[in-house]
Amino acid sequence: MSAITNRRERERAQRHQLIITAARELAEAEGWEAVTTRRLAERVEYSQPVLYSHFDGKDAILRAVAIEGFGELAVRLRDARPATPEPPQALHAVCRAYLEFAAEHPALYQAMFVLPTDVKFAHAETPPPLRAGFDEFVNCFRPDNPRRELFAEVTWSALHGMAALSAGGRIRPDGQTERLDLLVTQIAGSR
Amino acid sequence: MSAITNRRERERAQRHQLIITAARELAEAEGWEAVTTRRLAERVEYSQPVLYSHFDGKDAILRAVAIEGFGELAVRLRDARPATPEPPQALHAVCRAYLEFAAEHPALYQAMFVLPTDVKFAHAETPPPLRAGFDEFVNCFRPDNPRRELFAEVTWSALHGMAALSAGGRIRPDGQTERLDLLVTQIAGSR
DNA sequence: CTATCACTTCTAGCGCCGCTAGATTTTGAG
DNA sequence: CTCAAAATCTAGCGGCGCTAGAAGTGATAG
Repeated sequence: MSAITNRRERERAQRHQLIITAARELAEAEGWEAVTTRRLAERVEYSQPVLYSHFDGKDAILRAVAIEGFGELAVRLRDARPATPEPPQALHAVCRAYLEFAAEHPALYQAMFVLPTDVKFAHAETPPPLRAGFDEFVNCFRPDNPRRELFAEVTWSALHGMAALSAGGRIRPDGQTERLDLLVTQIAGSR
Repeated sequence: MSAITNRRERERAQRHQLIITAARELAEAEGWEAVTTRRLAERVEYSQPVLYSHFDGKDAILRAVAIEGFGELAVRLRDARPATPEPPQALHAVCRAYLEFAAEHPALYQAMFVLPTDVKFAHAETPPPLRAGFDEFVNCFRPDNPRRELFAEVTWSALHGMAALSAGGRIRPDGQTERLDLLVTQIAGSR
């Protein structure tokens, strides 16, 4: 492989990332309904068909943004979980980090967990960062708890509900902290 | 007001409902992305502009479907809650009814709680049936519990999370019952 | 140095979308 | 039967996702 081909591939990879970033920024700034192939092409300063040489279509761009988000969320949750796996505190920290992530990047969160997708969840083809993020919840429960996966599912569901209803203006946006505290108390606090 | 005008208004109201029903059926059959003004007009056997004499636009049709859903959900939850307000059982029954409703009418549920909307939640202009549905959750908790509204919010959020993640293929679709049982146990089961 | 050719990128356009202006048809009163 | 008003439709605008084929670009063989 020649040096020239090499440079080309590097530039191509850069442009690939540029498209993903542009889509994400445009979505955060104006919502996903404003992310059209025309506006995206204009933003990356190429014509529309160039997008299709990188992605199979608009859905694939959205999927790429979501996958980027899964990686960032996993890191965020990992950093939030303290070394000591003392259930209530660890769980509270990870849950708070999750809600903060959703609130800070509403459009990204929407691409990951709300918009239609064909990304496989809880499946062999699940992107590793997504599984890693889920495991952060699992690891908030004692290893001897045979139902820790189930606890993690319920916790994650509850957090998603709070994040989604809040982002959609369907629940008091303040009071998120109170809800978080109550959730953690109830999930971790008894049997 | 003449008898003729009267008849006209009756027919007009019928057509209004026909549009709502057609939109809902089409969405349940093929998803909301298949609900276009052209297909909807064809289905009700009128031209497109007729839709706009009944609704301000596609979003308003969607909103009308959602509001119809709020009424049906409130009835469903009310019928599910047993007269005896014994917390765990009543809560379990109402929660199960909620998840069943979401699973039976995925597109309707999506219109109500997932798709963008300007329906006001937790607000003075909230549609009464929506508030009534929420109150069914509140009433699952003891009246002397000063935080029963908060408990209801967390419960509802958790249920929405389960329903939405399940409908979006983002969580094991089986196991919904296990998750429900665990949720109710944790929310109602400890002090 | 130039001709070639593969590769990259763009222009232009298809069928569909939500929505609307203005023409046309239908209706019921006089 | 006439005719204005009301109801409804035809036709079209600008924008959407996507793509075929034209045009441009640059490395390489002669």
